[in-house]
Amino acid sequence: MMALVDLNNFYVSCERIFRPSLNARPVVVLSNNDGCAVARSDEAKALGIKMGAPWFEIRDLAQTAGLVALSSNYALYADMSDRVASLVAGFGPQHEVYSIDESFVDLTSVRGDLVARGLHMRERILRWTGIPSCIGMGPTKTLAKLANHIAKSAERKPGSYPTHHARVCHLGVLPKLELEALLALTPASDIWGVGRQLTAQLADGGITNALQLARLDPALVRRKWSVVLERTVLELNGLACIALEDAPPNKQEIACTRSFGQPVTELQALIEAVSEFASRAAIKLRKQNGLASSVQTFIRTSPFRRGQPQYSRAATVPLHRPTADTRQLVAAVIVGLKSIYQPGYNFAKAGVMLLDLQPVHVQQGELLLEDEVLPDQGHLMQTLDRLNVRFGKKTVVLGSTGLPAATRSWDMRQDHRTPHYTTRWADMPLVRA
DNA sequence: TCTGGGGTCCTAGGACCC
DNA sequence: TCTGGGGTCCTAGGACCC
Repeated sequence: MMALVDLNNFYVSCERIFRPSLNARPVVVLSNNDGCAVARSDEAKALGIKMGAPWFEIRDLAQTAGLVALSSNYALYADMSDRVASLVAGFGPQHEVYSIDESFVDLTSVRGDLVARGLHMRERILRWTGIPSCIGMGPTKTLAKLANHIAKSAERKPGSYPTHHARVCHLGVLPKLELEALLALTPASDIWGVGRQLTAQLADGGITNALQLARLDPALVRRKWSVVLERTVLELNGLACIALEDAPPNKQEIACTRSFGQPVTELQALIEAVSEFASRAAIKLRKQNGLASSVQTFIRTSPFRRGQPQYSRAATVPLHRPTADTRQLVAAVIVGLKSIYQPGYNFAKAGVMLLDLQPVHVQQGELLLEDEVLPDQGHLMQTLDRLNVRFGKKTVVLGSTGLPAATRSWDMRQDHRTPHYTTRWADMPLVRA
């Protein structure tokens, strides 16, 4: 039996812990650059604000409906997520942190009343961290996801599902007919793995709810769509196809991409930007003890500025030998950038991807010429990482990322950011007796 | 004026190879 | 008259997830 613990309106819930005045008010958390709404409180959803709504389109609601918008504070969310994950680890013998606000837990060997256990877990997370959550259970990951969806909807949208499923919903103990009734109540688009395109294609074939989807012939689904959707159909029928990954595999690629706070035209500013992105990506790479064999750089104009000339190019640069050395990665990224840069465009976004990753320990040996010396084996980078952990990010950086004190035209906007309450001494909240 | 970031998997066309 | 088959690599794009 699989359980999914999903934290409600997670980013908003994190902000409310430290600013209780936000309770019961419409609140959204904005993406980087204060671009669009990526988290919404129930009250904000009730105002009709859609996931991903651009801030400039909903800004009026701040005046007319008391909407509060906050810039995203990932240091806070990541820390709160870790705290919750450590509690969820006690829920069952094996768990998988699926995203910043979701964990799967394998309850197969757990005896007793799982619903009672789920309610208890939910209560503990709320009491110990202040974050509300819902828990779904079922024989497969897809059904646990569905159960979670039912638990949330039954709590928030009266009439959508029977109220006894609210907050904690266990599909694994229901009689067949009752489960089918719930599937029939669920639009196909609410099923994990069914996005916009598939929803439209399924609807063309008359498939609009989860029960119809579950009753399709898996072989036909594979032929007409893909092995991915076939797995979804099988999982809806209780056949587990997606395993729990309790030790997350290393990344196959590592990306760092950003939209700019304002348009960038000059090569020099782009060099600074991609140098910084490569530096950040390199830190992630060294954290997973990996080496990159090639790097990709891309730059693009804004697809939303239709009137302006559009340009979008990417270049992949292979490395002589796989490396995790920031200097070599930055150098390669700049080579790539120069090969695709064109003056005269308003660039809105750039990014760096580290590709063909491999673990340090399987490094390919090589024949050396007699006077050739192997490059630095990472001691400099280890020291760099340690200094930046101990004395703070950006204590030591590469010069090509631009001087830290300089105003970098490409830096992102963050006009409504809250303090790093839990990860910076100076930002720690004071409690008055 | 103003539209996110980080992933995985899959497909497809063109260049090139034997 | 009549012009193959199998493969890799690169680039680009699209689907899905959170």
